[in-house]
Amino acid sequence: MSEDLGHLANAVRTTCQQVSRRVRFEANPELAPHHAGVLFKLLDGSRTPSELADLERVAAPSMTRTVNCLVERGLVSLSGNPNDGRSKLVSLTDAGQDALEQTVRARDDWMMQRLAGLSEADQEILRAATEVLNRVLDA
Amino acid sequence: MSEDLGHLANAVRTTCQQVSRRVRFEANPELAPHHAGVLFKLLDGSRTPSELADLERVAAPSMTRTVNCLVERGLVSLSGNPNDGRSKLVSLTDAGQDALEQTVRARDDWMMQRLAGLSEADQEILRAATEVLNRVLDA
DNA sequence: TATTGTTATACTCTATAACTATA
DNA sequence: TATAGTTATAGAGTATAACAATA
Repeated sequence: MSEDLGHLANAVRTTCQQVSRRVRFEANPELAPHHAGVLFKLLDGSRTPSELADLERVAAPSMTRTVNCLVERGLVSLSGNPNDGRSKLVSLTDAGQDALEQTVRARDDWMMQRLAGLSEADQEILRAATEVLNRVLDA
Repeated sequence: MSEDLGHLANAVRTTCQQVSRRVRFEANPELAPHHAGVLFKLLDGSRTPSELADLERVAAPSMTRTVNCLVERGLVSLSGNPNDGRSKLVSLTDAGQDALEQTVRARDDWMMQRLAGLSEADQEILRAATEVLNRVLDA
């Protein structure tokens, strides 16, 4: 029973890691994962570099570099905070939004190709499983 | 219908990536992922560096470095192939096996803690889903 | 000639420590 | 003083190209 749970934990974990790995290697997105991650965080509004560093769990200097790179590529824009001269705001540009959408689409396309041909029953199992896992992750 | 498949693909992908990410950040294993990956491939027998490079999808020189690092840490050992002087064999040492087990356990423990408390029905859904996904990944 | 593996070199992402500027 | 961000520097992991040894 508890051993069963151990096996299930191992199966879920390794399967999820396999899917992630394959998506990462085979989807060939336009954006590197950590770039896409930052842009994704900006979808629902601008953020300061510190906030982004915390959200992405990287050190502040790493985020400085990432943001500079994204600015050079025109995917985000920087603006100063009028109330606090120390602070900056990173915002998604239209080009950044396009690049993000393209990346998401590339990854989803890869996954969709794998899932095409599954029976309705198998699709329903996956639908239910994502619901369960998301509940588990939020807990 | 096809749009449904798109939504499902997105849900499966993002959920699996979330699980991977959380395991990676929160399980705090002894071994870095790419080191654990190599040791894992050696569990069912010795391999040549080329085989390992292919399996891990990295270039040969990268694997040379990784293997050297693991040798220095005493986690694998190297031996020559008597039949082919060009070739080498990488084998798991006892210390390597211990380190691997500890890493696997840390990751599985994290996952098991999330899964504990799920109903039998939810556990069955996850069991079925891993079976479906593994079938999909192998195709 | 083809193959196995290594060395040389460089790029990317990461981190810590020291610095600048604002507050 | 404390905080936001940058610069300087270094370490880890990856890659390609050129090389050595063996088949």
